[in-house]
Amino acid sequence: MLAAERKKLIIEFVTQQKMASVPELAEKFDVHEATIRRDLAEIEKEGYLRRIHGGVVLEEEVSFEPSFSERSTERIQEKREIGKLAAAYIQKGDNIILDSGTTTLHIARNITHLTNITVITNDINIASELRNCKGIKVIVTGGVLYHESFMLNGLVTNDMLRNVHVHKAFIGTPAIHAKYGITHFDEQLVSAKACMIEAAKEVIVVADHTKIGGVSLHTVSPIKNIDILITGSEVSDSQIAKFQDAGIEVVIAQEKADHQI
Amino acid sequence: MLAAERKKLIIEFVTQQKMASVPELAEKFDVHEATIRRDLAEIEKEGYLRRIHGGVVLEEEVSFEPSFSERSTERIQEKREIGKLAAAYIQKGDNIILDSGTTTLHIARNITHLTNITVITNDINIASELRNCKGIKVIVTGGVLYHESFMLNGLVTNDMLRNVHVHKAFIGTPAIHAKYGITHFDEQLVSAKACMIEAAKEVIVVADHTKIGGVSLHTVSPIKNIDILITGSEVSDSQIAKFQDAGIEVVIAQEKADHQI
DNA sequence: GCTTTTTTCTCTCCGCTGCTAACAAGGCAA
DNA sequence: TTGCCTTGTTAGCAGCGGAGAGAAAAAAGC
Repeated sequence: MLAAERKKLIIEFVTQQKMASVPELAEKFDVHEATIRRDLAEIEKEGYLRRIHGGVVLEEEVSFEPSFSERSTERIQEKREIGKLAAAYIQKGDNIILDSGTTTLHIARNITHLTNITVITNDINIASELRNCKGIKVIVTGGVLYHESFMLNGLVTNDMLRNVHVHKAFIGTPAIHAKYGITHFDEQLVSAKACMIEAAKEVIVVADHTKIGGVSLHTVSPIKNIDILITGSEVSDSQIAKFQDAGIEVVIAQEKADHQI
Repeated sequence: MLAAERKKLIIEFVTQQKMASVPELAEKFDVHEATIRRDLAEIEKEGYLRRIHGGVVLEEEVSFEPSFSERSTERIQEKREIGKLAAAYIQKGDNIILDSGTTTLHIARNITHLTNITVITNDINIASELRNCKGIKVIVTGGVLYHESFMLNGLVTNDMLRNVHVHKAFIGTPAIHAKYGITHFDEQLVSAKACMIEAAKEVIVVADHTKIGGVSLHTVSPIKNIDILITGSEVSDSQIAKFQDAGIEVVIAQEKADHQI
């Protein structure tokens, strides 16, 4: 392997992983640690990464401190599995909408290797996650940024969403009910989600099992607009049956035992 | 096989593979390594490929070369000081535009404590930086996300920018000249920057000293549209004078002595 | 708080590979 | 044949990667 090639791969690797240790990189590329240190010194000089004691980190690591809220949230494993499963529904050539949210973020993380995909999203964290993917065109809706989150909303968002048409929309929601459909506690977010659903041929709702059967104040969409519901394995059989009776394909993501950190 | 034919094939091959080693090419074309080296020397002279130790790589696209140097740790301190100084021009009640870039990012980092501010930006990294600031309303322009960066661009971006009016716009640029104004190497980015300048009552350009006096292919804005130029202390006095003669207020950010490496 | 221990970094040396340059050998046309 | 061009060969030099020793930083113990 050429030195330049290795340097390039190190930058790519650390960009994805946010950080890496010297021994880790030495083992990965099968070279001496001293060589990695020399590489890192050069890379830092060029300004791509920042050196720390014992390893190297992404320069802009601070601003996208991954998932402030995600870490504090329970059910990470469930969401990860849902995201992985949902990503399998996306294929080469698709134009998709990814709604803002942690579950949809996990979908994004599972499609980084795909090519010829266009992703429309109102979540700048999702956009950031996909920004280095050569095969993916990312379109951000624009709009007002919600405090403490990565979500964009407002008239700009809705205008933009009204003018697009996609194959699939992946929608997150705090409440979905077999009779009352998708509902939301925040009135302001209703129209953006409704626009997303309107813009897609196929609507796929992703929600962990605690959201199933819930009802909130404002209606986002009746149940008939939804094609597929992807959720976790802890959802009750009776709930599954209700959604199936409503004509929805229910898909269950199995949690794996070997959960790594 | 003729030498010219082999050279052509080498260029084709490396263009596809991004890089190649000398032994690899020697085996592929069944000639001596020395022959390959001679070919590569000529090819490099002609400017098609770039030679590295042990092989050859694709010449990096010229258009992204600046981002390479832009991130250079050399000027981080300078950019930080420029950002700090520029932030002092922003006051309570202002509506501002922050262009995409590392210098403008530093402006954002210095206004997190302000209140009653509206920030319009096409940089999702800047948006993310400000997302927890209670006193700041962040509006993201929307658009297509540039690969390997945090910048949004395209028709959506321009449309959005054409419909807003702000007190101040902070513009980053790879080249600003006292006679030729702001110019840019990437044609696609011209209209977004022009729209930003158009939308603002007061235009403030932030650029480290290496950008001063530079000229690129495409014109973004004539010099008369610019009100203030904020740059680093290493800029030459003659350059400062030229800009002042053009009616621009030039502000110099002093680097602190305690520059860490 | 301070010292001790461990880890990591930096620096130097040395072998290996690749580079440059000069020269030799073979092919081709005048 | 002579002159010229291309390719292979060789030798000395430069740059890269591995190993080890001392220095510096972080972690652990008092």
